[in-house]
Amino acid sequence: MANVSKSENYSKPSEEESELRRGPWTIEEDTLLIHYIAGHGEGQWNILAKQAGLKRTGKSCRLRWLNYLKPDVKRGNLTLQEQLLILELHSKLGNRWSKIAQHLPGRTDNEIKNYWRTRVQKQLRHLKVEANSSRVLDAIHDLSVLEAMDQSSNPSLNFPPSSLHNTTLPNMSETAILPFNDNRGGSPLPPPSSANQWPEISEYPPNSCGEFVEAWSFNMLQKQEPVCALGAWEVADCDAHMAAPDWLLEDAMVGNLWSLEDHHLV
DNA sequence: AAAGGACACAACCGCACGGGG
DNA sequence: CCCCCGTGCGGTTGTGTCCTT
Repeated sequence: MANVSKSENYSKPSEEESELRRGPWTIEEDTLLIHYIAGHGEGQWNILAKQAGLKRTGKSCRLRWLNYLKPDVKRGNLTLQEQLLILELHSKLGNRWSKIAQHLPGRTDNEIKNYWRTRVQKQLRHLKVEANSSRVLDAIHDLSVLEAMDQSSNPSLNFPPSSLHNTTLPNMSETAILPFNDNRGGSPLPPPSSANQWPEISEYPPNSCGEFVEAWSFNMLQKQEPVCALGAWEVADCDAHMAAPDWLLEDAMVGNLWSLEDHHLV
């Protein structure tokens, strides 16, 4: 491997760096990273990692920021339009995830890649369709038409899930740093023990990120009403920037593009 | 209720590329 | 040129959660 030394910039810790952390990010680390970027901007990731006091590689910081912490990262299910766009773009561009992501504002290449690998590829296997063949779009088109018909004739959408019906939420304070609270594996915060119970606010780090977090929280509060309909822990799963019309009109109406696999495809 | 498998996704790894010295 | 460094990309892995038996 001729290029090892380049990749080792990030990956192989020196003796001094042997305490580098790996694995899931903690809220404290997220806070440090956000705070630093709010004050100094992005870029120079290795320097950033050191100066921010993070025991992470620059590469890890960059990835965490771009894929998760950056304010305009959109979370929540992909809409039908987004899914169709991904499929269409993939048929043209192949596995150029970053290029595909450029056409989906707020979506990351990692998210699109994961979506493709975990859902689309599985279905294409079922369909016995080559991922890069022209049949993909045909199959998708048929699927979407079928699904639209199915949905329009079936107004009972079963969404939100019945398990979340009648859940109530406490008011969210302006200082709640909810976007930090995610559904990643190894999250340091436990899920609420009941649908309307949030973790103690004291479990969150101090709101030390200044305007950055305040603006973020404000965005979240603007979306509070529709998001709350999801139920307590689902709010944490949702991104503060998910627009209500998207959620209400798209996700709820069409659900998952691939959710009809068992009915139509298999 | 418990165990095991499947799934989803965050995070890591290896590599390539471009710019600056 | 060559080397180093920072960055970006695509593939892969690790692990928590969900589902099924």
